[in-house]
Amino acid sequence: MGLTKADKFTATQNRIALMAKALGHPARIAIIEYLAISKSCVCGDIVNELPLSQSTVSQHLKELKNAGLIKGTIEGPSVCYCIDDRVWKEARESFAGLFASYIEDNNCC
Amino acid sequence: MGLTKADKFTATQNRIALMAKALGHPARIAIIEYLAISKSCVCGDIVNELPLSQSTVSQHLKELKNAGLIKGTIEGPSVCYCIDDRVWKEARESFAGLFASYIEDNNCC
DNA sequence: TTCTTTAATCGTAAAAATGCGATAAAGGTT
DNA sequence: AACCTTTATCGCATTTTTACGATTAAAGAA
Repeated sequence: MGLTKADKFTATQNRIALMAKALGHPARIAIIEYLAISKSCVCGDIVNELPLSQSTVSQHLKELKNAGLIKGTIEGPSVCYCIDDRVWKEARESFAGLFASYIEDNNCC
Repeated sequence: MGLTKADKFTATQNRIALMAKALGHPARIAIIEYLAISKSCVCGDIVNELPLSQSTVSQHLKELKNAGLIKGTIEGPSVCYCIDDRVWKEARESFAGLFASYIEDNNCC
């Protein structure tokens, strides 16, 4: 059906899955890496950085925004995209928690 | 076109995106959480734990296996799924690196 | 006002993801 | 052998994702 049964899982599971999904494309990883390092956050600069068309990059930005990982503020004719501190922290802690939940060499087979 | 241009991105970007994508569904988060905590790793037990059909769970397990995050070993008539220590470590470090690349309060707008 | 720049959205196409029932395959059990 | 259990795969329908060109909308410059 192509429809995820979100209501069958916990809010926490859905939340971390949403953030992971947002990071689940190399273009969006590239965007995040760029925003993390670069001083610039102008949409056009991101478009120039990626090997994809303007409309495609815009869509990727939309998905990252939808997950809350980034936010965009209008700056004259252009838009400035930045990593959202609060959500970024939430994501970091969620993933750290997930990875911490498994103690290595605890395999049963 | 529905086809990710993987060749336009670095191997590292594609790798972390693949792992993130594998974690980008609540059912697969639930599976990982179960494997991380539970002593059992029998496929049937995972199926019973999830609100999805056997075939659907099998598909989710396949995707996690495809990303390398888990591995399955045949045990008589059943299959034992476990988190793959090596890949799990790689994933943890990759995500930690991604999150560490951004210093908070460094927004330019 | 007119033109340019910038970015979002629309429309379209192709491919992948989600989900399930049915079936197949493989290993035990009787 | 016949049967049961367990899990993977197939077939199908639906939805979502990826990607791009074209268009729109908004802001600034001429």
